[in-house]
Amino acid sequence: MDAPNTRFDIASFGELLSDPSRVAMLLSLMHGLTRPASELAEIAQVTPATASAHLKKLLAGKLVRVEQLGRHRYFKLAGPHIADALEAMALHAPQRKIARPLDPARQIFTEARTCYQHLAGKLGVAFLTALEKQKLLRVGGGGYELSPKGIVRCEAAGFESLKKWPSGKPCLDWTERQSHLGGPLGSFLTQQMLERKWLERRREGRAVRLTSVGRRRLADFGVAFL
Amino acid sequence: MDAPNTRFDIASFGELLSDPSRVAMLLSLMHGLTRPASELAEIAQVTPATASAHLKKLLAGKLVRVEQLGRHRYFKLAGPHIADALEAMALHAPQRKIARPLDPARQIFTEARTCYQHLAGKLGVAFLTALEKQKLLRVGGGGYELSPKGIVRCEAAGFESLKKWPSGKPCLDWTERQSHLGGPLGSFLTQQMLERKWLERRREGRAVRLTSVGRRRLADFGVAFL
DNA sequence: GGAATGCTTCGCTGGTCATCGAAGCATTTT
DNA sequence: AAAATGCTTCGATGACCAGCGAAGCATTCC
Repeated sequence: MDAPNTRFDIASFGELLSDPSRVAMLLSLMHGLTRPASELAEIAQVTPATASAHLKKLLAGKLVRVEQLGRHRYFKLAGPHIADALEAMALHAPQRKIARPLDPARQIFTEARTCYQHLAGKLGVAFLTALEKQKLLRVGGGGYELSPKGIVRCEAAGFESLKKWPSGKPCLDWTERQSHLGGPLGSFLTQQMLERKWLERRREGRAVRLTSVGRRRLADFGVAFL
Repeated sequence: MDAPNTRFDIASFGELLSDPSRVAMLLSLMHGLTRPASELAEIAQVTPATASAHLKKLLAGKLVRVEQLGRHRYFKLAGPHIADALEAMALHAPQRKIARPLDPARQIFTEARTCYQHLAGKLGVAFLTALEKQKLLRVGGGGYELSPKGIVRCEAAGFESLKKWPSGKPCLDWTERQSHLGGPLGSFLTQQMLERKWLERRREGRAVRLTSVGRRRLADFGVAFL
C-alpha cells in the first residue's frame, strides 16, 4: 500500500484520527492492554468488515500493533507516544458522552495513573483538591507554590526536604475533566510517593496502585479516596 | 454551521488536522505570533478562496483566533494547548521535508524554547549533548541521573543543592528530532536557569532567550551554542 | 470619486472515504 | 470430515470535501 519507509506527517496522523470509529477503538486501547478485532468492532459499533478496514489503516499508520493468536488478532496501541498524542487532543476536546459501562481495565486506568511524571486520574484530582482545601498550596508566580503549612506537612510526611520547593501547575485531567497537580512540584511529589511505596506501578501501561501505606499517608493530607 | 455550544470530540479535532493545507497553516503559527490570511494562503500553496474556507473551519473548531485590523485578518493559534497537541503529534510523525527558508519568528522558536517545563530547541538539544559528552549524566532507573561529577558541576554553577537530585528522561524534540533533557531533572534545571537569569522568557509564545550570563555559564557545562 | 487590495461567498467538479453484504480464507471445534 | 468461528477482501453505494474561478463586499490608497 505504501513504500516501506512510510512517509508520515501530521496530516496523515490527523486523517487517522478523523474518524469516530477509529477514535473509539484507539480510546478503548488507552489502558495499554490488547483487544481482538471483533471486540473493537463492537466498541466502534460497526460491522467486522468495516472494523477490519479501519484496523488495516491504523496498522499502516503504525498507531497500533497486532499479535496473532490462533484465529484471533489482538490489537494494542503502538506505544506510549500514541497515548500521549490522544491525551493531548482529548484534553481540549470536550468529550462526547458515551453511555457505556467502563470495562475493568479502563476503570483501573481512570482511578490512578501517571500523566507525564505526575499523578493523574481520580486519585490525582482528589490529591489536588485536598491540598487546596487544606490550604497547603497557594497561588504564586504563575502557578502553585507550597504554603508554609504545606511544607511542614510534606516534611512530616517524610518527603525529602528542599531549601526551595519547586512550583506546580494545574494540569487538566482528560478522564476526569478536572485538574490534577502537574509541573515540577507534581512530578517531585509523585516521585517521592513512588519511592516511599505509597504508590506502585502496575505491570502494564501507566496505571498505578495505591498501597495501604499510601492510603494512610494520603489520609493525613486530607485525601478521601476509597 | 453548528450549535452554539459546539460538540467537539477527538474525531473533529483530527478531521481539522487531516488536511495538509490546514496543518501547514497551523505549523506556521506555532511560534505564537499572528499572520494575515493571504500569508497563510501562500504558505499552504492554495488560492485565497481555499485558504478562506480552511480558516473558517479552523475558527469554528477554535483552533485559531482572529483579529481584524483594517482590511486584514490576522490569525494566531487559539492557545498553548493547540501547540501542545500539534507537538505531540509531530513528535512521532516524521516530517515531510519542506525546502523553504524559516522565517525569523520561527527561527527564534527553534533556537530555544520551553517544552512543558524544560528547555527545548537547538539549545535544549545542545545542553543534553554536552551533559552526556562530559559524563555529567548517567543512565539509571529508567532514565538519567546526575553523576557525582554532574552534581559537583551543578552546585558549582550555583544551583540549589538537593540531597537527592530528581531523575530525568530524554524528551524527543520535534523541531530538532533529537532528544533534550526532560523529566523532573529537566524541569528543575530549567527553572534554576530561569531564576538565575541565564534564560529569559520572550514576550510571546514559549521561546526563550539565552542571556550573556547564561552563555558564559553554559559554556562551563561544555555547551557550545552560538 | 475611482482604483487597488484583502478577503469571503457561490457554484461546480473530481476525488476520496466510510459503510455494508456477500464471498473467501484460515483456524478451531465437534 | 464437517461445522463454526474470527477475520479479511471485494464490489457497490452514498456522502463528503478540497480545490478553483468568478463574483461580491468591504477597506484603503491615489
